[in-house]
Amino acid sequence: MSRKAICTSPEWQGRPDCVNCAVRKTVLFAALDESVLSDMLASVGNYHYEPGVDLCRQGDPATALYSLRRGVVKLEMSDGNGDASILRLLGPGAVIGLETTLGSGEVYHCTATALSMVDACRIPLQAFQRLMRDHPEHYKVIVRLWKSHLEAADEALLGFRSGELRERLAATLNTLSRFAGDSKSFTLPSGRDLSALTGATPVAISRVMADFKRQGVLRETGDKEFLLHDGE
Amino acid sequence: MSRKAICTSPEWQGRPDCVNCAVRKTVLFAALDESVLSDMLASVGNYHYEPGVDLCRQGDPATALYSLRRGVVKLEMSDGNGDASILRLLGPGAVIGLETTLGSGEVYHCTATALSMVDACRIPLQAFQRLMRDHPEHYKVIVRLWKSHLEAADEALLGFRSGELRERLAATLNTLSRFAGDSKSFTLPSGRDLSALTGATPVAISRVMADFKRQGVLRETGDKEFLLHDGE
DNA sequence: CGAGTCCTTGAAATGGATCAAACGCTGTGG
DNA sequence: CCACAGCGTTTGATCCATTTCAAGGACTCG
Repeated sequence: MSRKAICTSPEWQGRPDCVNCAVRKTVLFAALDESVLSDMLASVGNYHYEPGVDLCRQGDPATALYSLRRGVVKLEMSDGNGDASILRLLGPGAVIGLETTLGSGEVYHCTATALSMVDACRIPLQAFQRLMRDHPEHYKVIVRLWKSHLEAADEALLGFRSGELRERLAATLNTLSRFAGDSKSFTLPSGRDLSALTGATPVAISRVMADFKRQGVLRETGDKEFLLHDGE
Repeated sequence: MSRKAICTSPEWQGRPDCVNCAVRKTVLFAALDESVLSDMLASVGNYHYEPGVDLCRQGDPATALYSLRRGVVKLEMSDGNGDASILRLLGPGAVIGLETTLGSGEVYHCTATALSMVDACRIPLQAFQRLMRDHPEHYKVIVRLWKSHLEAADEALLGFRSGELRERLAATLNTLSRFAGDSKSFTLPSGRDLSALTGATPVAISRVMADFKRQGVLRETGDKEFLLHDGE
């Protein structure tokens, strides 16, 4: 399911791709001196999640934050009945499970599932609480995380839920490409996921995607990896 | 445009409908002693806004928070081109202009416009900053405000942008009814606004609304005031 | 191999868009 | 005070994107 990587060791902060790590980028820990930092990091673990694995589930007690380093995660909300909608996609730099920042007794209000291979750091509630107890002046960093989530929500509404299906799917592929690594190639979500994201039928999506491939907008580069060849 | 009401005076906190005021309800000030409170309140003004008046505009520097006491406000975002989408509706209890909580130098990232007669308290940036400087332990209250905005965003996506137009409009009327006072009657937004909110054409909206009226789901109670007669 | 699931493709039905015209409104100027 | 322009709503007719229904094909898994 998920395996612990070397990120837990003190060498963690020296790893080259830490530049992309939200934990540092958001300056959550940037202002802390080294001793506090390594103390903090002792309880932070780095994990890999296979596609389809849940990072957290709607309704479960919020016991950890996840800082996304690589990969794409869908935020899904069950509407009580059988089916669920995807509220938005999150990529590198996002922090998942913000309910945790409100303290104990909170629950996740949607389910976060890996869509591709995901590399994320798990920050336990206790570690977070300790940090905020010792350095409450960092609250603005937390607020900024919420703000960025809200922006993602607005972008999802504007991009994935407005206009014709072609545009909505194009927007989806664009953000997937944006979230991808340097190669810009990404694993295509299932028809069902694209359906839950854009609000269209899997059938309709299949047709438009076939069209994209025929037009050369979308090219398969290998094992379910695709590349967006934006001629626009 | 807007007029100042008696809320600025010290008697403000004694007004009966303060129970509904988000400023107190969200416990922003609840933990403060009376002296600090009245000091704070000195710079907080209560205003009324006519339908169509903007509380704040996209791109303008964020210099104040607005705590909505009564009425409905649309949050609108211009997509660069001519037309704008309504991201969501906000009702009593909501706090508008949260960018202000991030400090000076921030700008509002959407335009907030009154859809009905609006009663709101304006909390200047300085007053807020003073409060947070003296009582940084209240940061959780701020985070909760962001959380509730995010929930409104998710609800908008699920309710106003998913399913068939009938459902979307029904959801819209439902939240308008929920935001209304005890009488539950509300001023119906213009066709254009309903269009910008649901993503449908004014023409299509007109048809469905006519249907709602024919079926008796929606009844006109007076001067552009309507009442939802939910038979479902 | 058979069952299940998902993607694909076809044909028919439909919700909503689009085009277009008529009908109120409100404000303006003669 | 009336005429008229401007704007939003209503309503009808047509068109098209997407849904729905249905069947075939590719894949995984027990």
